Amino acid sequence: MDNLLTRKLEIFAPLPDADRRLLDHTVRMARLVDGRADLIREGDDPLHVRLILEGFACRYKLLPDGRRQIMAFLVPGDFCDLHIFILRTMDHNIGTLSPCRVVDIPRTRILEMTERPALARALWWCSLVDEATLREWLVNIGARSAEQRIAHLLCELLMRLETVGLASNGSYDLPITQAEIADTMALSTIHVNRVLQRLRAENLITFKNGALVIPDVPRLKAFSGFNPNYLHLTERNGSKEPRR
Amino acid sequence: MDNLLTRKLEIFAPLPDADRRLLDHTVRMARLVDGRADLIREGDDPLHVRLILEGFACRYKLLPDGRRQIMAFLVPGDFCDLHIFILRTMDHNIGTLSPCRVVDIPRTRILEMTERPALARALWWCSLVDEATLREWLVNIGARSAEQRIAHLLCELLMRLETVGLASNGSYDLPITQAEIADTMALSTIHVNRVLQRLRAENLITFKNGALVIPDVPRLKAFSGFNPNYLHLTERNGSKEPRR
DNA sequence: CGTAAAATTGATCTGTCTCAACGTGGGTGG
DNA sequence: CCACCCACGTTGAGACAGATCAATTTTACG
Repeated sequence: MDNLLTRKLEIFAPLPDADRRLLDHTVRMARLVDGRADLIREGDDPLHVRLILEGFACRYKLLPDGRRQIMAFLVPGDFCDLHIFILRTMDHNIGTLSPCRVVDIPRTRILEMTERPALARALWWCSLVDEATLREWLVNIGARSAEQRIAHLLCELLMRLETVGLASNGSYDLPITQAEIADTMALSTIHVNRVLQRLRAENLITFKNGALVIPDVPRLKAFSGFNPNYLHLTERNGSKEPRR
Repeated sequence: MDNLLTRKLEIFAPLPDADRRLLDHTVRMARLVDGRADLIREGDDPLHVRLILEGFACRYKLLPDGRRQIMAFLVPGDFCDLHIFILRTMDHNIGTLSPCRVVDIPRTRILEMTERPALARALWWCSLVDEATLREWLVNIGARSAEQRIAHLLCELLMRLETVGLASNGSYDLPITQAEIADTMALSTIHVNRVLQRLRAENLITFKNGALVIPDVPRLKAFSGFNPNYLHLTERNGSKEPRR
């Protein structure tokens, strides 16, 4: 069975066996982290790159008045800080939402990876998809109603978790509180509560013992205006070199 | 005198003379584009990478109901679509705001550039700063008041334009309409108008024959909660290889 | 000059926030 | 094993930032 990192990177393109073996080796040394713990703080100059293997984490910034804005969800298979090779100093925080299993990948290992063309391109793909996701989140917060906004987030998480085998039949574990959804969607906790109630009343979502269930996925996607193109899950590039 | 692209890329690190010559050559063939014209549309598979040399452009997405959300401003020195090497299909549109001078850089030229270590890192830096800017915009739209939001945008543009020599003494040309600011900041045009009036009444900004003037830059930065760390303008990396 | 785009003004409406409670379930210590 | 407790979810009422609708004025420009 493929490890989670291999599975994630092969969404973009198949990898040579040697690369897959390197990834197997990379993923071996994981550690456990509590829920609600900071992995990296703004101002840090991290020495290695973190990868989430289990659990949910997030990127966030704190404002002077103590509010926080969550800018990204990190789910298993996601890198926390690939950019530290270029941008030494973190301009935001990364914290866990639930308890997580995390690997610390040494810089030398990442350099080794970037020397292999297929892996280098797969890492680049990760970084560009993160950026595309950020653009979609900006649209989400800027232009959609609270109901659509939250529905859109739930659709995105469904697709992302499906690609790493953590969701199926429109259902997945969502170990986060309404307050955390509020910090993500730029809404008050109270409003998130009311919106979730309405989504449940419309039977767009339900909760079955802790897990989110989306009874009719196409309906929720249509309701939220979800278009998965920004996740770039289908543009496989099997060649060893960029086209042309 | 350095060309604009060299100037922009050397914000990150000095470039070897050979690289600078390559950039001089790259920037030679520019073309003019009208204001309010699309450079690239969602769904396109662009053949070359576009670079803005003069004028303002933006990334945007259109919603089913016709509204648009602008997700980034592109100013002289900014690349439109470096990511097409990996993500073939555009997931958003790029359009000019004012008349622009644009270079179309062939894919082969970009490949040539990425084979030179200093240039490759400079291009990576551009892409990561774009991503960091997107995160800050998410905070801006999600967590700040309309007044702070617009003030923050004006502070960011001041800094970005200063780095390419297009702003000085807290003043720069801002060839965009209030409706465009509204599409950017997720506000109505009318509210943007009122907010700008209030900012002028507070003497936080003024307009002198078409140009924006910020009489007291530190005051506007403080007012908007502007922290330039996300632009990563000061972490120069002069070495030929990544540290460690 | 005439015209269209942009900026401005006023009045009203509404989605979301804030404040202030209250309910509830799972974990812990006595 | 029960009682307490704290985090989380829920409810109601009132306030407000910003949207919407409908004109009117100003500006840029052919």
